[in-house]
Amino acid sequence: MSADSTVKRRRLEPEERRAEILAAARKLFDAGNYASVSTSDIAKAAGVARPLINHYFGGKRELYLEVVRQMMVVPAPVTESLPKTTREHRLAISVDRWLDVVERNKRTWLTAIGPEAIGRDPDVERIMLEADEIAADHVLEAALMTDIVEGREELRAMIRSYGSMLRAASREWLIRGTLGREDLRAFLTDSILHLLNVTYPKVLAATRDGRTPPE
Amino acid sequence: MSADSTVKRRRLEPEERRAEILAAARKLFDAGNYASVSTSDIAKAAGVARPLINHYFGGKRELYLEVVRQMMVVPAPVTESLPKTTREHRLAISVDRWLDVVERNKRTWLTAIGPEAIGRDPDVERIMLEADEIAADHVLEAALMTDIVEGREELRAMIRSYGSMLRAASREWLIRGTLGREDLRAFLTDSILHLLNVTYPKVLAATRDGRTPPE
DNA sequence: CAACGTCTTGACGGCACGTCAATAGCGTGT
DNA sequence: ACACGCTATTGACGTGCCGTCAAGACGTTG
Repeated sequence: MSADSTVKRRRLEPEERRAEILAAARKLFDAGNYASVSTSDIAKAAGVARPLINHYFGGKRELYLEVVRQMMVVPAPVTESLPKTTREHRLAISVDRWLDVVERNKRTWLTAIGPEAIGRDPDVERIMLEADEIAADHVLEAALMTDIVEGREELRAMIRSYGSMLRAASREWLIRGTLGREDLRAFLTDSILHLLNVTYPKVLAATRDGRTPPE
Repeated sequence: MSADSTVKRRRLEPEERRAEILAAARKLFDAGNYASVSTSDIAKAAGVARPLINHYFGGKRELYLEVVRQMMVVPAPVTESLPKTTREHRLAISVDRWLDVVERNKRTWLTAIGPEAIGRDPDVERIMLEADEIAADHVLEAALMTDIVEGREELRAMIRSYGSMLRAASREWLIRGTLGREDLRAFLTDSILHLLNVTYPKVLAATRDGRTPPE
């Protein structure tokens, strides 16, 4: 593929070479899991010697993290340039766009989100958390709730949790087929709306009543 | 620990030895991730020679799966012997028990559930899915909805998705502290109730309207 | 007490990863 | 055009981990 048998050695710009290796790694990690892919495989696929991986990425682990990071990029268009209408409408559009994006990039998204990454890996977890954080921001923005201050952290936490449900439900749709697209649309929009409009205030009230109020 | 330096070899019943190794493995996997724990470590901790692991479990992988399987056992008492009252009450009690169980076995549960899963491993995924299935049954039972037939699969899928949100929210509580116990209680009970009472019928209706009716 | 079953182990072979000094592209200056 | 130097690239080495297998030891049985 990338390795040309006629050329013994091609020397190229670090960035370029780095990108080649990364692409090969991404392709391979798409197919198998972390352990099943060896650095030799990656090197072979990229048409380079194995030590180059260490040279450019430090080690197999770092390379993998780079791949995960790249795959976790949250699709931006989901909450971009929404019409200035009601919260309901904006969220419904966002959900719809989400379904579009996921359906279009089905394979990539599934391998990216997977059941999840390498497993109990602090670094991978960090990447996921950062992605969740960004996603939560987008939701708040779509819901016209960016200036919420009371119980902001709690709200964000609940939205992050909702993100887990969204991913799980999307998997149900794409993999198991237990939910249809229309099911998902209704499910996800209704859930996020209820979360923001009803549950959130309710939680706020419950906290005030049952616990010590914040300082 | 388990290894007594005075005894050169102790020979004991397969079951017993198997259990010893499993316990040692569980303890170690609690601390680190799959890759960071070597079979040598486990063997040492169990006070046996490394090949015994292969003898009893086949290999490191199978041993690990056994540990996961054991840790994933869904706490049964959560939905056991609920009073025969309203759905609301029964679910509220279940949620409360869930919080109790999780809080009590905090460390074990966290390592069991991990960041969410183990990582693109078909076998591990299978175990998780089976656990989800059982959990969904429990929820249906607690909600007095065991005899639902219309859109049963869709409902179960939504409940499984809710399970992901529940786990994520529990992590928010135990690890990040962004949600308090009262927050969680209100959040989780309100969400599952809304899901069953409102979202589910709505999804059912949406599917009927927007899609071809089931055969 | 000797013989047997089987639980247990030491030793071997193979594979994957990281390191390092040595090699060879490719631009540069004369 | 040619030699030179920088650095991208690699072959070879060392280490660690896992699975296999035949040999050894423990406890039991006749």
